[in-house]
Formats: sequence, C-alpha cells, structure tokens
Amino acid sequence: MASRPQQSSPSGSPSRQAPAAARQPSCGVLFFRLSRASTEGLGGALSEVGLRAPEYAILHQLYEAGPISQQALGRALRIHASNLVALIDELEADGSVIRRRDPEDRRRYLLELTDDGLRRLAKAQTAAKSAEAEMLAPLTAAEQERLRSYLTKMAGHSCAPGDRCGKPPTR
Amino acid sequence: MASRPQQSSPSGSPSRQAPAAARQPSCGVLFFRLSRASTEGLGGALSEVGLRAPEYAILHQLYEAGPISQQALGRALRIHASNLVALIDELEADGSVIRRRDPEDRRRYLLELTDDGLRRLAKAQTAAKSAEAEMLAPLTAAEQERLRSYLTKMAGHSCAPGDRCGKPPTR
DNA sequence: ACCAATCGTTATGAGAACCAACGATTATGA
DNA sequence: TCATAATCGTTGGTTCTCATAACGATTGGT
Repeated sequence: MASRPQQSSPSGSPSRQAPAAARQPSCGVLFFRLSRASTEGLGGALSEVGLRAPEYAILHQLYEAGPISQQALGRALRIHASNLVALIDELEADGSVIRRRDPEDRRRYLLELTDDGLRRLAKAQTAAKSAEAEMLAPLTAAEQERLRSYLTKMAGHSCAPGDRCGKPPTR
Repeated sequence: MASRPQQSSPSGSPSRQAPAAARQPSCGVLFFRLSRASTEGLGGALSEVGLRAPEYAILHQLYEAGPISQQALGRALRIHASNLVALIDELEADGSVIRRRDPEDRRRYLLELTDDGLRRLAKAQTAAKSAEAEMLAPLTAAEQERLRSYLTKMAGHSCAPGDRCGKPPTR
C-alpha cells in the first residue's frame, strides 16, 4: 500500500458532481439487467418442463393471437424468420403446434396451437409462476398489476399482432 | 383438404374456453418481447456512439455504483465473469475504464470510470434517449416515472450492488 | 506450512443472431 | 396472357453471445 492514489475519489464518488450523465438508471439499462434476470429465472423454471424461453413465448403468442403466420409471429416476438423455422419444427415435432397452409395465401402457414400445446403452455405457466413471483417480490400486488398493464401497453405498441410493425421504426 | 381434423376450433379460437392457460401475457413473456425490442432500438442508437448494450450497461453501473470488482459488476449485470474480461479489455483500451488493484485484496480489481468514460456514457445516454422515448411512448409521463421506480425496485432486489446475489436463488 | 476458497483469466464448445440466396406462390402491369 | 416484381418459408454459412471447465495468483484459516 505504498502508493494508494488518493482516497478523495478520483472519479469514484458520483454523489458529488453530475457532469452530464443521468443519475438514475435509464429504462434501457434496467431492461438490460432485468431481462437477464428474467431469462435466468424463467429459463431455469422452464427447463423443468422441457421448454426454452423462445418456445414458451411462441406458445403464448399463438394462444393469445390465434392462428398467425410465421412472419407475423416473428415480428411480434422479434425472432428472425430464419430462426423461427427450427423452433417451429421442434414444437411441431412434439405435437404442440401444427403448420397449416393458409387457403387465402398458400405461401404462408397458419400456425395453430394443438390441445397438447395448450396443456404444455399451461404447465409452463405454472412452472414460470414462482420465478416471476420471485422477480416481482419487491412490488405490492397493485404495483404488479400496474406494471403488467404498462408492459402490455408497451408490447402492444412496439408491435400489434396484425399490425405492420416492419423494421423502419418511425425513422 | 380431404382430412381436415375438425372444424370445431381444434384449438384455434382461444376466445371460447380457457382450459388452464392464463389469458393475459405473463411478465416473463412480456419481458421476453420487450427486452428484444429494447435491445433492437437501444443497440441501434448505441451503435452511433460505438458502444454495444453490455458496454453501455457497464459504464452506467460503474458510474452508479462506484469502483467495484469485476465479479460484483458481473453479478449486478448478470454477465458471466469470463465474458466480462473481453468487455473490460475493450473499454480499457479506449480509455473509458481503468483497472486498479484493490489494495485490500490484491486478487481483485477496482474498476473505475475515467473522465473519458463519463463523457462517453453521457453521449450514449443522449443517443439512447430517443430510443427509450419511442419504447415508452404509449405511457404517460407519470406512468413512465412509476414504471421506472418499479423496475428500479426489481433490479435492486434481484441483486444489490454489494449484496450476495449468488446463484442459489432461494431454492 | 498446508489446504480451501476467491478473483481474474484463458480456451473451448454450444447456442442464437444476422445475412444472402433459393423455390413456391401471389400480385401487378403491359 | 405473359412477364416482372414482391412475399413467405426455407436453407446454408458466418458471426456473435453465452456457458462450462480449468489454470495461476492471492487470501484466509488451521
């Protein structure tokens, strides 16, 4: 400890001056942290049911938005179309989802949730419940409900089920 | 269409019965969708400043939590220690961060934000601001503030800066 | 002095992301 | 009608991220 630089906080005490950076974490940083925490907890819970997070999201989206095309699904979930193929393949292999040609446009499929897929989704939700409760623990029940409504609004805004939420983002 | 299984909504009309699955999307699914939307918008905005999301989060965390060890940083941000090395290397290479040995325990480093790093963080925040505003658009100003407080609480609960947020998650 | 534990590092492998290109199908226009 | 362009799903290949295991260096306990 011959040359301890100094203890007067070279730039280590951010509580002194705030040159330009914002003190409170931005939503971007918060989402970065929480999405990882969520992925961690959710992934662990889902592994017990033999599902991964993207597949869980797909089942949920299919249940919520009804039969939709792969491309609409990919837009809603922000999953690249090329990556969706393998995911749907797997879900179709174990009977959770079926691909059916859209009679109105036979280029696209209409992805449908089977009864097995519905059961699997229900089991996954049960498994994920405790992980979510853990994450939402510091909030009261009312706050949790409000948070959910906020997130739902944001998710709907970023890409509505049937909306054209193409890549050109307002810019 | 010779053998259409049946037309009595095999499982395609979710608005009829709800056997066991929850109607409204769980927070896990919402976080899955929003984290991807956030990564997309935030990543695009940060690329203009030459930063990626993890580096941005690191700078912010260092600014917020002061000089901390790499391991504490990794716990807070849910970044694996082995992956942190390259990230810190890069940030140190362009002068945003310096590694300094902790005199109290010379195994660990104390990561410090330099003045350059602070400036870079400020620029990144400015760049990220519009992307965040876009994502938060469907919320009122009051709701945005409440959302931020909720997320902050959750982030603090999942892993406080100096807390032992080890892997054994309550289980 | 020994042993166990911790911090940072390295190497390596598995998984997910993006990009370009291709058949199949549909839409548009001459 | 024919030709051209556009869309949907798919494939292959490249890159990036993430996780696991092992290794020196250092510290703490006995």
